[in-house]
Amino acid sequence: MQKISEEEIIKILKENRFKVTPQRLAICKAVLSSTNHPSAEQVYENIKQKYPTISRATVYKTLSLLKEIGLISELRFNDTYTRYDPNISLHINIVCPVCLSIYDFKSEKLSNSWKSVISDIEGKIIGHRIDVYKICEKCEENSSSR
Amino acid sequence: MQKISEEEIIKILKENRFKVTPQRLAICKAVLSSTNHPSAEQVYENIKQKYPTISRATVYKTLSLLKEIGLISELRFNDTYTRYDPNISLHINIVCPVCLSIYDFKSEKLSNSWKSVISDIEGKIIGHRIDVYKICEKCEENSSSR
DNA sequence: TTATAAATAATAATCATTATTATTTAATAA
DNA sequence: TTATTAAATAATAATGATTATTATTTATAA
Repeated sequence: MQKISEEEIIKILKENRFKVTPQRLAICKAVLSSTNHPSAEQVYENIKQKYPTISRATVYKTLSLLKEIGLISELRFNDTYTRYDPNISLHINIVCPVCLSIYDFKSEKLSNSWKSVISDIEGKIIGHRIDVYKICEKCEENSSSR
Repeated sequence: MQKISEEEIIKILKENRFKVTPQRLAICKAVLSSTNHPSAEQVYENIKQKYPTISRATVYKTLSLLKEIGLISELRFNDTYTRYDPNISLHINIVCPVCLSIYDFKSEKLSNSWKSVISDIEGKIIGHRIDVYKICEKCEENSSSR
């Protein structure tokens, strides 16, 4: 999880002809430095601390913008809001269907075989998503102790 | 894509203490024999031909029931409705982000390496999902011819 | 500094999905 | 076969995350 600097964010925004506003920069920093796959609502609550008048629409639009640029990916699950993942390298999302927590799992084995796997698919691949569903340890404990 | 028979569906429903109604059976047959990852709306339109008074709620509940039993999986994508996939074996969903078509891709290479990949993950895995995003041939043609 | 296109905030609108409820029906047992 | 009953259905309303709209503000480049 290579942390992206404010200067880099500004550079990327300008390269893509987007204006650098304080709100936008704050949203970008928040989501790009996150590791918990936040929802738009969570980003909104976060930003509101510093910018109390921030609008949800601004958060949604900025997240959408980051997706267009390719800096984050949107993950939509069943029975949940959309979650945003700044890790665009090949990885597995380990998802707990009980508490809806997600963490990234970097698999050497997967990385090694993936190129070969997708070489069998014709055409230009523009993205991918790999999820594994597993009840997390905390939720496992909670369910066994009742 | 092993086609499931009506008798088998009835057996499974009864085993799970669900009543076998004509509407329910029709919905099960429709989605379990589908290969195009239909949405609830598409299933609804399909069933309506034979059962004009079918309610969307019935379709949603039946699909949810099939998911609980484990006969289908729900796939939610960005900017789309939930799609339903009766193929619960390990496969890759090849998704076109333009026309939203999906087809299943069975990868021997993936099947061979997957067991080893997930062996590195602790705990009991209850599901998985593997997507590859790629503009389909038809959409590729359409965009190049303008 | 000015012009202007874009961004923001506030608000309303959308629409897939879920909840509610009166009515009907499949399944079970008398 | 009929009666019983819990579950399923159909119709409808409600929900809620996300998107659209618009007046106002602001970053940026000339």
